[in-house]
Amino acid sequence: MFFQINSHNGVPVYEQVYRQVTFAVANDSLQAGEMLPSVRQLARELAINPNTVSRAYRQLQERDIVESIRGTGVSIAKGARGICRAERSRILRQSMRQIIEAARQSQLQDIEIEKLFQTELGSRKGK
Amino acid sequence: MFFQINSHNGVPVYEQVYRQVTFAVANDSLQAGEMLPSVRQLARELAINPNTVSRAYRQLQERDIVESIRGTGVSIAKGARGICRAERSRILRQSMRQIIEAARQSQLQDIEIEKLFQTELGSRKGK
Amino acid sequence: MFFQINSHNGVPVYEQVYRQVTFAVANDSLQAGEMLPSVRQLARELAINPNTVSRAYRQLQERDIVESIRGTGVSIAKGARGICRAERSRILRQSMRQIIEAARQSQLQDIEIEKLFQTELGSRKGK
Amino acid sequence: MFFQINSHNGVPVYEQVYRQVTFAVANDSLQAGEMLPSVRQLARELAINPNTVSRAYRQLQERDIVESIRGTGVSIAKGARGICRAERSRILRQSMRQIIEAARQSQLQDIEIEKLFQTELGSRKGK
DNA sequence: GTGGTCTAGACCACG
DNA sequence: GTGGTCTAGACCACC
Repeated sequence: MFFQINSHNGVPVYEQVYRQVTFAVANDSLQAGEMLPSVRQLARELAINPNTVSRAYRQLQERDIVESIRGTGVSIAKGARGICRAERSRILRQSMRQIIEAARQSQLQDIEIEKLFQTELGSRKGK
Repeated sequence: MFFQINSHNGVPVYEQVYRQVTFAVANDSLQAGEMLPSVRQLARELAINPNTVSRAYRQLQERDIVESIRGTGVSIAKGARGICRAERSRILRQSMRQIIEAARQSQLQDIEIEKLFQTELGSRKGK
Repeated sequence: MFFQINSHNGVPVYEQVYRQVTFAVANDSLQAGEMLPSVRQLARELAINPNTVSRAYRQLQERDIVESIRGTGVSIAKGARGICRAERSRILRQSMRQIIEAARQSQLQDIEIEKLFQTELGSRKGK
Repeated sequence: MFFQINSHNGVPVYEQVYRQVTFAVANDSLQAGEMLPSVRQLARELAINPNTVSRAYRQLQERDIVESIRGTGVSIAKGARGICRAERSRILRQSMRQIIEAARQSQLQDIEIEKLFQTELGSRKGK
């Protein structure tokens, strides 16, 4: 799997797994019907606890992105692409909104906010 | 006080207090020598726990933004303005960086990230 | 075979096979001496794992509902009809009991439980 | 708390907690704004693991039945009553539907199903 | 004190 | 082999 976990960015690990699956489906990197790696295998690959993977998978299932069958495995559900695109949008919007709101709460003007954002975005372009 | 607390934006309450003082000083809305409200009074006004205010004040004091004088209260320190401007910059940069990193981890292109950000910034202009 | 498997109704697949054989015998749709399809064939027909069919057959055998003769196949045992009628009764009672208990644990009155049940039973009459 | 756990009825423990809170709200036994017992306290009372309570509370929160604030506790959310009534209905209907479907899959007539259900319901009336 | 996350390890049911 | 549940215990952030 092409996932990577960053333990120090404040986003819970299970949420990182959740998002990466979601985004991969939104991207068409994962297609409906495909199997996800087993809980244990993905846990091994990412060097995290199986329970953590399990939690991510459960969250995917609750949102109908994934279908999980005991004894068989976990596969991408039929309508997943649409759901994942909506999810991706929701997640990103929410992040953006939070940061903007926090900046505004501190009396910053929108122009200043935008400038800061672009500076930060640009400063890593080389990486 | 002209502060406002939002319990649902993910930023810890003590951090919101901390930031709002810091930004007010950076803004010159609060000037060196001015007194902050007492812990209890501010807690009452904002309807939050005094411990939370206390923690914010402690953090302000640790960074030499305020001075607390026993029996008198808490006042903005002399060199606060410079410190606060640096702090403001640091805080905002860090927020921006986090959000950008999360978006990139999800395979988004910078252009898409920027577009999303601007959409979100613009969508609230009327408010 | 006239069986059908529903992967999404909570009843394990092997149990569905087990029950359908049992109920067919109780019904006289299957008679003593008749052969059941081979494990592999039934698995193919129902598009399920042979292990699953095997498990169902084993359970049928343990309760003397079928006899398996090496090299020949699996047939309905002599005394099966009586056993199956008792089994059918046991299974259904148990299902009913479970659901009633769960509803009662949630503080529902028996009258409410009955009404719900009948509504649900009636609502599918047309189908 | 007036909850009770039954480890042997097939319903996961966290789900039992979830349901009992939901049903209590639907009943008006718990009202919007009320605090639930803390995770640790309820775990102690029910003699289960705090993680299990936590999972139930998380599920309540995901469905907007409960609001949980770090460091403060968990309280019944504003619109909870309506949600809980819908949830209660959903849960019960689903149980009923499952059992009816299973019975029908086994070639039972609706009249027989109903008779069985009523027998089972009546047989415990005295308890 | 509160809730949230994560780990480790056990046990179960299912295919 | 698979996923699901539960326990025990640790650590963190917050109030």
